[in-house]
Amino acid sequence: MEETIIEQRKAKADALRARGENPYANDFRVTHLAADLHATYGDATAEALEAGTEDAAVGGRVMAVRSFGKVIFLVLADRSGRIQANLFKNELPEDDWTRLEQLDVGDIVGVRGGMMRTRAGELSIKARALRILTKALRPLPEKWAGLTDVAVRYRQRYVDLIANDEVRETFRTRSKVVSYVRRFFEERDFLEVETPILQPIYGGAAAKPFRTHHNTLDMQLFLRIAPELNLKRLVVGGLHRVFELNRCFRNEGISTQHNPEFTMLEFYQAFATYEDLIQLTEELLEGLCRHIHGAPDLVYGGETISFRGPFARLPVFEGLTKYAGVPEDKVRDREALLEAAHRLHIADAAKLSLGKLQMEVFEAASEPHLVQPTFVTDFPLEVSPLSRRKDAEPDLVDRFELYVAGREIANAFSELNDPVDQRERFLAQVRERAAGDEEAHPMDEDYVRALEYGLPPTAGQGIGIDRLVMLLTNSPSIRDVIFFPLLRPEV
RNA sequence: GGGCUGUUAGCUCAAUGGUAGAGCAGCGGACUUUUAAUCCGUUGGUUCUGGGUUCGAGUCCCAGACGGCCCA
Repeated sequence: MEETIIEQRKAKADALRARGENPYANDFRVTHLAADLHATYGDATAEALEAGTEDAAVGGRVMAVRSFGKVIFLVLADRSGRIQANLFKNELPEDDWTRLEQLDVGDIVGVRGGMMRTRAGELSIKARALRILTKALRPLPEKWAGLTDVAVRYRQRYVDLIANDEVRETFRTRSKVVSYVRRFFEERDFLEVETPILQPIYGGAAAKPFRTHHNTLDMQLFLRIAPELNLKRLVVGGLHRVFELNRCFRNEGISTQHNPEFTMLEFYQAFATYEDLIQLTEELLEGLCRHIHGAPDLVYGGETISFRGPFARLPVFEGLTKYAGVPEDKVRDREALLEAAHRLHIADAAKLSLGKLQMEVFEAASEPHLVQPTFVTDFPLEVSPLSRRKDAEPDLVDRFELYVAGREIANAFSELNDPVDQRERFLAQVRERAAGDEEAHPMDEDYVRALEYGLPPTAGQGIGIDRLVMLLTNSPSIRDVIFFPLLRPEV
């Protein structure tokens, strides 16, 4: 059946060719957008418009056709919105009128004419010319139920974007978020940089990488899991404020919160601490929320979330006591933590090192409570191989993660810049790796060498852009904010 | 990895184990102010795939594919 529709539409394209017209012409000049016309003539009366207006030439997709015999109403969609075009048999050249036999919903057309208002009050173009600029061969989804099959929506995002206004709006917001972030950091004298995606040694996060191969050098390469180490090399080099809006790749599962490739913002600021970044983050998120929503709060999944700073803070150990019921004096006690892990149904807890156990218990017990923006602080050193030790408590680090709506949105710390300590931390990671931890950090000798030249005191942060956009667009799945999420191959 | 659940016309969905249907889209026709236009007529099916039970399977059973939700 689909084939016959395509055949029918190909025949219409051929009919256009037989008239000497190219069904894929590219010589129509647009003068106005639909939104321009609504802005200019939205308040004009039918009489005022009838007195005559400037001609408008609009190009767009035909979203609906309502035919009355000698008058036909088209709904056109362009990048700005929609406008109706009215085709009256006695107003159109005969060629243009007969061409309508070849027109279908879904075609791209160019319409030119003055403005009018219908009896029902609809601002419209009174067409004096109509051309078919692109003949669509496939039909659009059903007109009011639209396209709902999520597999088709993700695989054929182009159809999703045509059919679903809110999808276009979500991605428009995504673009606004990225441009706001860029402006925010440029205004603060950060330099936008680009560092390699293909890396001989990966690092900067605890994650499994994608592997690839360079033929000429016959060399194994990894797709980056984070740009962190390269960005800090740049700080060593004297670029004391840098940021990168970067695509990262992690060879892990797919869920409503995870796509194997995702977008992160990382930035580094010399002569700053993680406390400075807490303030910067509050400023960034409150400003961003106001920019997108016009107010410092938003609704996500039915919860109102306020980005009015300062945000709440919760040290990891306090969370263990408050939400996991681990006594205050037992937060470093393996038995007490294992008991809590058991209550929280954490699998294989006995295999975990102390720091990992603390974090697993913390996350399982606390995440559901961290709905309002909350800085979780003071992480165990063991799970933070690149973070600076706390001066007062050397088994903790100067680090925070920002949680919103029960999810990690950002991760930041004062950077470890002692090359001797860093080498030891890498070696500890290498031992973890040998013991079977596939996500442990590999040794990076060149990074240690860079630190030996001197990384100024620095703080750095990563923010998950996809998850941030999910919050700002009230999207339940990361797939709703990524144009082409990874899917199994189509069968 | 486990549990639950879904897959029927191009799209959105129906169909006690008993002749596979509707709306929209398409096609033909009427109609000069519609807004999901309306009215008349009409085409269109490997019911995800492969087995099985049954006189008879879209429906029940088994296996698989592809999705969704929850848990790990």
